[in-house]
Amino acid sequence: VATVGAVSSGEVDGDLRAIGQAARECGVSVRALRYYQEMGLIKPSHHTSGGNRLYAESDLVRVRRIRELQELLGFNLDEIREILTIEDQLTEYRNDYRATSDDLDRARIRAAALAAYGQLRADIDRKIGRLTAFRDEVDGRIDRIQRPVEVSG
Amino acid sequence: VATVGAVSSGEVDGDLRAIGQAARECGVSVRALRYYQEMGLIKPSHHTSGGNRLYAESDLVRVRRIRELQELLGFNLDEIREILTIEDQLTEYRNDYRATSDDLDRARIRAAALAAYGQLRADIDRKIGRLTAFRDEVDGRIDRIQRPVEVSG
DNA sequence: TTGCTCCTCACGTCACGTGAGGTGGC
DNA sequence: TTGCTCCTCACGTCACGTGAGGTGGC
Repeated sequence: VATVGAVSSGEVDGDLRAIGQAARECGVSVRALRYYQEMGLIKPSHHTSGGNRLYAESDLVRVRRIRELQELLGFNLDEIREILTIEDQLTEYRNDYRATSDDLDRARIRAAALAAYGQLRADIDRKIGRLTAFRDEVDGRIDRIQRPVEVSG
Repeated sequence: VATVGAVSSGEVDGDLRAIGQAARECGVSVRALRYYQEMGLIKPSHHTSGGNRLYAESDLVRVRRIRELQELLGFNLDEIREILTIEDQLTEYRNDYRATSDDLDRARIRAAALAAYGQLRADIDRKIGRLTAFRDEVDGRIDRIQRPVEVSG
């Protein structure tokens, strides 16, 4: 856990961790973190003068989000990047809401975010429905094993 | 749809279909069906004298099961094969319940099936829980977009 | 004969896993 | 100095995608 000597590049963030610790905290591999960066999904907000990656808490949140979309909904990294891009634009226009971008831009970003989240919600509901049906089927199979000899008639 | 000229290898089954039709009915690719066979997960119960694969309804059920385990729970093909093997032993000992295998074998098979299905149920519940939490979070985000300007205090 | 589907190689791809060889701070 | 973690290639792997070149029944 390094707090000093970090070459910043954005936010002012306390406790940073190297890639190994970051990977453990997110439940992913070191290789995966590097790969997500290579694919343009994340960029550790800090690094040492020697070139070691340093992850802030906000970076970990982003990584966990990537895994959520990947594991729970089966999106590939291109699809995940699209969603993250929309979310990034949303937080960007929120964080400097008195800045350059005009109202038309904002309306467009909000519409895109609403569309994306609507799609996401539908995907989640579909998956929950399928899983619930699958669970019922498994329950039925368990019942049939515990009550093995069936006599028809 | 071929019904005649099929070289059987097991059950007596009406309406068989070639691999293209089978793939469409299961929502998978032709390549995937061949790959599952190569990996030992399925074996089309019939084929033509020319060597074309012919799939019965029971084959399609098996393929859909493979996809269920793969898409909904994220199992790899090795894990899926293990589950299918247990299920196969279960249906086998049910179909000839007066035959060779003794009671000890049956007890062991039933225990294995119960353990596997218990695991499966736990996995499904965990996934439903995570998806439900994710849905709630998305709902919160949608709310925040629709009620954009927040004043704290 | 033309068109469609089927077949078997076999190489490409996505999301990493896994060493190979080398550097850097307690 | 030793140990641990970090770095960048770069090749391997799993679950297929995608032609290449050829065969077979309406």
